[in-house]
Amino acid sequence: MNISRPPDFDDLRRFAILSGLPVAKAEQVLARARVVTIGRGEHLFHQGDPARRIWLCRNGQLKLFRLSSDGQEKILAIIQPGRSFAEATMFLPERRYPVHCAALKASELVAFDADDLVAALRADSDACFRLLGTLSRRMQEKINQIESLALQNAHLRVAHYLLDEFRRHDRPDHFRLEASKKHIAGLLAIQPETLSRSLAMLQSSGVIDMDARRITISAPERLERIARGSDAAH
Amino acid sequence: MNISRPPDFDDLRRFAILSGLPVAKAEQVLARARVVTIGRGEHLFHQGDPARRIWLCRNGQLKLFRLSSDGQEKILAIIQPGRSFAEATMFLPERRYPVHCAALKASELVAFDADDLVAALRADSDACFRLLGTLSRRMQEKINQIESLALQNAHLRVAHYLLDEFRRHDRPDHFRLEASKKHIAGLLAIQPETLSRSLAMLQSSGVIDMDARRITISAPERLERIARGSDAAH
DNA sequence: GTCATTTATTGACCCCTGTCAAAAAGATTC
DNA sequence: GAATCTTTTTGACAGGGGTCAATAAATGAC
Repeated sequence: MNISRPPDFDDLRRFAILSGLPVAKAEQVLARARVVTIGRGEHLFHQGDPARRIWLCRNGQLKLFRLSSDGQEKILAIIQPGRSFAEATMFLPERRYPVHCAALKASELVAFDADDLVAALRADSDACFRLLGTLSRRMQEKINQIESLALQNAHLRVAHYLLDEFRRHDRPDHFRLEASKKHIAGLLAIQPETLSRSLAMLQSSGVIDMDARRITISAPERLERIARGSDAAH
Repeated sequence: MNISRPPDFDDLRRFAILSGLPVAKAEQVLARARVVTIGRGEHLFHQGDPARRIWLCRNGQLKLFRLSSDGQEKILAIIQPGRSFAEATMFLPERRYPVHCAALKASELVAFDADDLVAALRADSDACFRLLGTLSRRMQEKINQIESLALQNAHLRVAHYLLDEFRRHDRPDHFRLEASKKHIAGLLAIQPETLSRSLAMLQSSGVIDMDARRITISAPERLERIARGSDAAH
């Protein structure tokens, strides 16, 4: 991990976490922010660490995850460039990261000081509302994740995941998986073996086509039916 | 469901959602709020309904839940008196309830108008911060729920639940389950039969004692070891 | 209090998915 | 580009926990 100069101002104004702040405030926050680079596989922080910094991923890719006592890993989110994370820790009495964070690819991040951001938000209720919106959206995503873990079996979770990605990419006929299948499995809370079998079934029944990480959705309607549970397909 | 008079002011100031608002603002919000009563088993709202109101449970008990296509129910939270819910819907572009809500007992609620609350928050960054704190805490709870669904088996989830309740009640040797075992099962995402078997095992191994909904924690240290995974006990 | 409905318990059975193993295919590193 | 490490796939197997069924107990309604 390498910590260097304050980040460039122009480059950053457009990010949700700063946009809308008066320029003077934003400059103040940025003056004390730092650019942090981290190599593939390195940990940015561990669960339970004091959370003095709020993060913005500028490029690269990271995972937020928890570990079970026997070393199993559940990925809560895969962080892509442009996404900020750990904002919620600012508002808790005991500021600690609730998850581990490690780099899936070499990454560049901006580290904001938590107290600086709190001070900037104090004076700016627009910024507060934007953050409330961001956290509310993430809350919904967590509710969706809980539903899928509690009410859907492995094949349904896989079908839902593919469908969500398909829609997120604006429904082109093909897209690339955002991470290795091992990590996708960690995100869906299944074993890599189970994901492999599930994808193989979808392929052999003609719903998808697959070439390494490149997924082609051959029959979107069938995938939708499968995700709804109204098509067995296995 | 019965909707009546605006609620009493003095009675409500102490609730987090209003406390801290200037008196004039709070009175304004309350003037347009309503007291709603609902019978056991009735639905307050369904998943997907437009979310025009934010709720405070004054007494009674409710469940927030989702349903699978085959009718299975996953309970996301059991709402006790004093708790507000659905705040996050205020900040989303499409204001809809993300879950179903039904009464476990006959209940009395206060219904705040979402726009009124937003207007009150606009002018009050202290109130914004308190709400950010509330949502952040709930986010952590959701992360914990995801972890337990993804990384813990049924017996571990039961042990963790008992331990959490034990601590929440301030570690007396006994407490009452907050709802029927069927609903606790729905909260833990297991079947009632599995919960029954799990509790029977804990009882027969002397860790707990059980009389209907009354649970006695006979061996707290053993329960902690079981929850940590360092004691098989089955 | 009585009756009807819901909840809780226990047993039998079986399927989904995790585990272990081994080979093949890809990525990284130097 | 060779060597090494990681990821992916496929097979065999087992067990955790779901489902179905029947009974008992408890709760709610009148």
